[in-house]
Amino acid sequence: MSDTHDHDPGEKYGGQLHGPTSVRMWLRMLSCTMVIEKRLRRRFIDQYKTTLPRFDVLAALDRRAEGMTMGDLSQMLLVSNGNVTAIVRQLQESGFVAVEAAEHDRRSLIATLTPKGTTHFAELAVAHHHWIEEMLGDVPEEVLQQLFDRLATVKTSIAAKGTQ
Amino acid sequence: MSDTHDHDPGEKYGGQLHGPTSVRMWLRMLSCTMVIEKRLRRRFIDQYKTTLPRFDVLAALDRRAEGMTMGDLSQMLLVSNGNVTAIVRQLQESGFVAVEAAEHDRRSLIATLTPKGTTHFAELAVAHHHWIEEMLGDVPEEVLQQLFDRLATVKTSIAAKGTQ
DNA sequence: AAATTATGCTTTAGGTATAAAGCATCTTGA
DNA sequence: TCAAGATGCTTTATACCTAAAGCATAATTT
Repeated sequence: MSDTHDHDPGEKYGGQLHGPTSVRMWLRMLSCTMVIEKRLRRRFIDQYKTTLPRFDVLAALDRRAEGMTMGDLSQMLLVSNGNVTAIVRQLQESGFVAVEAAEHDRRSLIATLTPKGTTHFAELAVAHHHWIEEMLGDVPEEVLQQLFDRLATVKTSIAAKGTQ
Repeated sequence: MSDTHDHDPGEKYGGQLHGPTSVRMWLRMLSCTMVIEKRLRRRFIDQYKTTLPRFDVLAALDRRAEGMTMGDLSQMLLVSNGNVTAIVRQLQESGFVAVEAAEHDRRSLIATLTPKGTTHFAELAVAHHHWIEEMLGDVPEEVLQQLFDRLATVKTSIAAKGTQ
């Protein structure tokens, strides 16, 4: 039996009511993101025997028919190089991804989707969209759009603060 | 040298422009959350030799002077029981948390903050707030408040969709 | 009250993440 | 040209997280 909880936890640290708006907003956003992400992971495993990181790699490659280097994937997905190595190897073993040395630089490896990988990703992407639309189904389109717009400000702010 | 990236990645899957608003909003929210969370983890390690999960436990206990059972912590923090066991043991070894058997049910263990733990958490909390306020410093108060309000709708929607 | 089931927690095995070191290749500059 | 450093990736050690099994204690059923 499962040992992990997946119900509404309230905000982490418990429905925080005090403190600056930035902190309250962060805790609420974190809470929402964690719940959604956990459900997505669960469904990927249960229904497709795959993982969110593998899906992320497939999605990145699907957008670039010409392929991507391991480093490109690492940067785009915000995971370590070593991690990309492992995920791509799995996808390669499953026949979803092909890897070949770059012509211009023999250190680089370029990963591309195989036809099988493209088909597989298409199926996953449909399910992924469906799950998200279902979870956010009660949020009015207008609110989603406002969130999307305001999150752009957040994105800009954290980008401006550099990596440190 | 570090091997992990921490700069603006654009949205995951690369600045998605198409698809339903719910999916676009989710990808943007996920991206923002991941960047902020990674930075927080990094700073906790670098500046305080601690981790976000340990901070989360301390924060939960700080709000409840009477203490919490391991199960309560697991539910509130959305992590497995086994994980709580490990984190609490670490905090116990550091002298920040005390654990004793519950009177009413000898299976239960109740964790409480020690005075040392309370002091330690206070220091961490100040830094934590400071980091968040800094990262979100360019987001106007008004936008933060709007995000906070609209995220309540998201929270409600995902809660309504149950755990499945 | 005994047997069964449920609950609270820990342990274990396995997957996944990072950081740091290592290897190969490329680039730079004297 | 060739030494020194930078770059792309992999490997290794370590940490953390989950699921599932296991153990002890409570609650329930008969």
